[in-house]
Amino acid sequence: MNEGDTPRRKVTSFDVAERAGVSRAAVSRTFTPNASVSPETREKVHKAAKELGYRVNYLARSLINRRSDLVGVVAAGMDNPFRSQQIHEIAKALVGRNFRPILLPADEAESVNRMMDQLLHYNVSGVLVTSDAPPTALCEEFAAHAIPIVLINKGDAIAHVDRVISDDETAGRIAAETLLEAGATRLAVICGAEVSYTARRRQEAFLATCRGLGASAQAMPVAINDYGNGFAAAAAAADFDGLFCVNDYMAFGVIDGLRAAGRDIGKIRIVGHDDIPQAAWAAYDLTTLRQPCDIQAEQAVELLLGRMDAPRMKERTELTPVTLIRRATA
Amino acid sequence: MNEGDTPRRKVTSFDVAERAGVSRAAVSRTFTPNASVSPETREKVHKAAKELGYRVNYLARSLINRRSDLVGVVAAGMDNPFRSQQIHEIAKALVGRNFRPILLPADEAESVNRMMDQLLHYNVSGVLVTSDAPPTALCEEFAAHAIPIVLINKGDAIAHVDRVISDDETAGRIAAETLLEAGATRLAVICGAEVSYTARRRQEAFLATCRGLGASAQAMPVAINDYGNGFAAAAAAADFDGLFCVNDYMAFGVIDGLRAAGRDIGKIRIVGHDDIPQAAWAAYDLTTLRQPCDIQAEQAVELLLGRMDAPRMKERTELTPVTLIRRATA
DNA sequence: GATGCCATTGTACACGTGTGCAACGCCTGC
DNA sequence: GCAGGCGTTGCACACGTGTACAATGGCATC
Repeated sequence: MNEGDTPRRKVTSFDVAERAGVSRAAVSRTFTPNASVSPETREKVHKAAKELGYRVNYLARSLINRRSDLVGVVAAGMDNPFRSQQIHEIAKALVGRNFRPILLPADEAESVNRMMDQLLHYNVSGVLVTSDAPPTALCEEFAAHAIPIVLINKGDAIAHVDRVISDDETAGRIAAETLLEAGATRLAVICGAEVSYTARRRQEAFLATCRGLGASAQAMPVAINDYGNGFAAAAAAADFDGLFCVNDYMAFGVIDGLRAAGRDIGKIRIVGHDDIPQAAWAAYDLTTLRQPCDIQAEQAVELLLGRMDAPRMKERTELTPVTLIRRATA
Repeated sequence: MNEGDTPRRKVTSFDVAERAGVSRAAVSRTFTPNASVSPETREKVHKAAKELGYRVNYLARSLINRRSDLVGVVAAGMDNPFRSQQIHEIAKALVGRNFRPILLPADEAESVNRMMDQLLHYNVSGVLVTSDAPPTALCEEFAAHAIPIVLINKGDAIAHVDRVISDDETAGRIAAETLLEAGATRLAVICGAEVSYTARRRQEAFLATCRGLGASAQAMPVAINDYGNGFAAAAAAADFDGLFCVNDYMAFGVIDGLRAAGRDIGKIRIVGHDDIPQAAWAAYDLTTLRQPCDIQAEQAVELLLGRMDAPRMKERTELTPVTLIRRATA
């Protein structure tokens, strides 16, 4: 049909060099920052490159540079709006620094393993993990290759693996104080038993604060922190007038569950965590602790960059600050 | 400190070959499907590889193979739960077929351009687009390089660019029929004016069906299809008793807006679109049209695979089927 | 005019892999 | 015993790029 019919060879730096009447090295240098090229040749090269539609092959470049600018993002629980927002922010932060995120969904521990293994084949410049933490042996392998790993909201301390964690101590404390100030007297915290380290820390800080203030508080364990478990837990929450839900997603379930049970929401104080967009919606209007995942993403990328320069440095932990967002429920 | 102290050279196929006492070609063949290697050497190679922690370097491989198994995913609107769920399913579908998704957020048209350009540097095996469609010139460049592009829920017909589109005709028709069957007499459809092709098609099918059945129906334009605009639109919806919201996300806003205005939700029929998880929540319990984004992701990847084999084939359009999910609101 | 410095350029090697080609050895069938 | 076939193997080249090194030329300084 048209000219593209014969799948023409990819245009390489050789083609550009020939057309511009310079050596191939000059072409390479033109597209390499801080390389020594005269303005004239640079001009000629750019002209020829544009005419031919030349693009530097980053894969070939990475072969010699030993850095691909690809960053693995191993993610779980993207059905939760907070988690997917987190992925979004991480991707934006990475792209902003000229990295390319490879998104690998890994909901089970076994697939985390497989995905991380895949990444070793791609010479990634680093890995961000929001799923379960990879096994220590695998982390050591990454460390041996000087590939930084940063865990987000995971507890496991692993050698040479940085972490960024939400300030759960403060979150738990503020949640307790807020409920008490609002007049609650019989408090409870609803939290998944078998789940995230960070949610459990919030629960503990909450309970500790209550103990410290001599207030009545109790833990209501559920399986995992989602809408359905929140809804179900609401039925058993009849004895309490102040509830801390360790994430908003579950808080919505609790609120709907309370309504379904005919309880007056006005009489019961609720504090959530994360401040996902839906928390501001009229149906819930939830008082909650904002976990700024844009800032968190920046912190994670920053840690990544730091470790690229010093792979054997002792592992660091960065805290993401939380803020109370006051709305109707407390 | 320990042995990893000196950042030891990456282990290559040379190292494995030496240790296994075979040629490097034998190593390569061992890790290449359908290559001719005797069971004995394969055994030796695997043993040596395991001992050394060898991994094939996919970037180097892609250089010679001319295919990287990387697939660009250009995405917009990840704040909308449906869109992010879509990304999740796409990522899963790609990983399932042994591709690696590069996630590039591109909310403005200009950044779509930039991201697509980036992808050309990475020799991607294909591109999936859920953001704005890339400009035709850029698409042609991809076609010239025989890189498949698949647009998801975008209208623009571009040469050699496949599309998968939700069955909006059916969706609009069923929405109208459902509202009428439920007893509504004064219908309206709420839809963003400057937005997605696919949402507008739903609106048109809805209005056409109403016209065909001699029912009263009207369009209520808003700016974009999100919660806030839905909430605001509810105030002006006093004259209607049957509403079709072109996506669930906005339907929630409409429902909350109606409640805030003191209207009795029981008296007004509402149908949404997408069936995001929140639609099943007790607070909304929304009757809606399910757009199965797992199936849609599969279709998209299938189109991608098809075009890899036949890059110059005429562009195809695949329709994603929709299903009515009956809940409380209609 | 000779000397030294500096910016620029080209040559040549390296990065880690897949595979065509020819050579080799083993087995089968006559 | 020998021809022919087939499964394996190794050599060598290719993929597209960055950069060390030496060479070149221009300019300022003595």
